[in-house]
Amino acid sequence: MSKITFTIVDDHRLFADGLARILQETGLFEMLKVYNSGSEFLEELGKVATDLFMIDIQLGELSGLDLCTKIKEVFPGSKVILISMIEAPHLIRLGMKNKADGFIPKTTDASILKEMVSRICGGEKVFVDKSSSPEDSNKINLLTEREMEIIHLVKSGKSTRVIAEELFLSEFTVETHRKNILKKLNLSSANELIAYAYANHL
Amino acid sequence: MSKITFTIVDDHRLFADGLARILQETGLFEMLKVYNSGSEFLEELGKVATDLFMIDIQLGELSGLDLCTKIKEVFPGSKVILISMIEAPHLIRLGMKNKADGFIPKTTDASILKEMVSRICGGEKVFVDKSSSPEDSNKINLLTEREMEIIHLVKSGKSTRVIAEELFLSEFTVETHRKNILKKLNLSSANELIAYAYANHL
DNA sequence: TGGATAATACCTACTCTCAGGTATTTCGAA
DNA sequence: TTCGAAATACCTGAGAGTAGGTATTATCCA
Repeated sequence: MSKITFTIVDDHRLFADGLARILQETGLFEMLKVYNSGSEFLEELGKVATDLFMIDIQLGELSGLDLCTKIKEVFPGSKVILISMIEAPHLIRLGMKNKADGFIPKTTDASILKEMVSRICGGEKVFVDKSSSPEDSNKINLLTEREMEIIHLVKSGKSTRVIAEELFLSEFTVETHRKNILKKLNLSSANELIAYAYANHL
Repeated sequence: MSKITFTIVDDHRLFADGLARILQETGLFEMLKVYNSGSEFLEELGKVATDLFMIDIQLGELSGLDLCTKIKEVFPGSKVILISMIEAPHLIRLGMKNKADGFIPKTTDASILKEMVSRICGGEKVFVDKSSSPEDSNKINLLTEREMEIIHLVKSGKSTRVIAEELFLSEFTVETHRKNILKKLNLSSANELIAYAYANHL
């Protein structure tokens, strides 16, 4: 029987190189190529048809979540496993939404990884969720899309006026959104919101 | 000749497991143990005398920088290599200050890593600095200790009043520090400062 | 023993943000 | 089609942060 071919996309070369060795030592997998950036991979997407794609979510410029969607469009039959150093529940949800076949945190050990990858290649979906605080996760679920958009802008240090200009909104509207966000997350200032956003990887 | 023994401390098990394989395949190194948290390692420090320690800086609770100092106290003859997913120049400076023998980013590839580790074991010091913007680094150098302390408190979302209370200072004093920080970093609000602090891993 | 730097403290005027409202429109699901 | 959620917009008063000053110690280094 032939080996399962795989591709890795991860900007941490050391990690990618190590992961390749872990999969290869089983004798079941054969690596076709490693990409160290999302853009590099996108350029060649379409040329590399592998059975399995191991995609890091935190890729610097672009997100592995977007790559996942694109891979599934081009190769609907291939499996996509998202790898992440962050284990936030909302990331797992996003992974499912983007049609990934699995989510594996970088805190997983080599033997468990091998087992999970085998199961996923067998058709199972495996999403590892070790989340300790479901309350935080629920709070984040309350946020609407517009609110998430505004959180990202606040997080980057922008003031209400600047955000209003960028989104072509009234400052009043942005203020309303900010107030609603603070209320939902039970915070009391923009500073706390920014700290929260970074701490929870929003 | 006998192999060089090494210990890895990294909370990302997959990374640690992969790194172990990369070093072992050279035939020059022999792994003694992997620790997946700093506290776990500290408990056993003293029992494990290896020639080489590969320590991740970003360990969650405590910093690999502190472990480095402690290792050097207990085993002055051993080599300590700091591994980091962040390549900020001020981290490299901290690494040198903590008497590490090397600093290697996770973006390094396996073959270069092996070469560097060999050189470090031979007595060289190797600090990889791929920093692109030296201006930022210089700006951060301008900050005093007190200012750094206050940045950390601002970063966690605390207001001037709360910071003043915690440090037993007048609010005026904290305001002065904040102003000086904003001026030195060329920023104009606390929001921007927090975003800057996270972006530059302060 | 200067001189520079860091840390401390205070003041005013101005701007931005927050709490606590109200209100309209749009759009999708029941 | 009706109900509800989401997004939009406005208002006021209070509180927090910023700009641009001045000024006093303490400490370290030349």
